[in-house]
Amino acid sequence: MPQYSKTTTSFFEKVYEVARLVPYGRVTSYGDIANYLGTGKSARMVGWAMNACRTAMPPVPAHRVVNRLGWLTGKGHFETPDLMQKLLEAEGVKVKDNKVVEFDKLRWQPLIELN
DNA sequence: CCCATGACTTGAA
DNA sequence: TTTCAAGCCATGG
Repeated sequence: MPQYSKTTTSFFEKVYEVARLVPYGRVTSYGDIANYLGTGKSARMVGWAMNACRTAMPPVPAHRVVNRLGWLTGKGHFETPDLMQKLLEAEGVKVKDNKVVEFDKLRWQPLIELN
């Protein structure tokens, strides 16, 4: 295991776990994950976790995580700015102007789906 | 050790 | 309806 601190590992682990549960061709939001973890207002940490997920194993589908409006706010943190969109479109998720088309339908909320 | 910042969200003014 | 501020907490200077 990685050389993360204890608390970090715990929180990040959960974020990764949930992120990996997002079905193929579906997306979720930072807030939804945070909410599922019980910390509805730590969406920022979810984003921070995504930033660290680059080195996470197994890999985390960070491209399926967007903000609550379905915007690809984290695209700039990928290897290339357009990688996120390409990955999504490769799964059949349409992206227009950095926003997920039909986000309301494609949105996958662990709090509800995993009930 | 203290301060600022960030892949966010929500609720109040 | 739009704008502002606060809460989350790890990380870096």
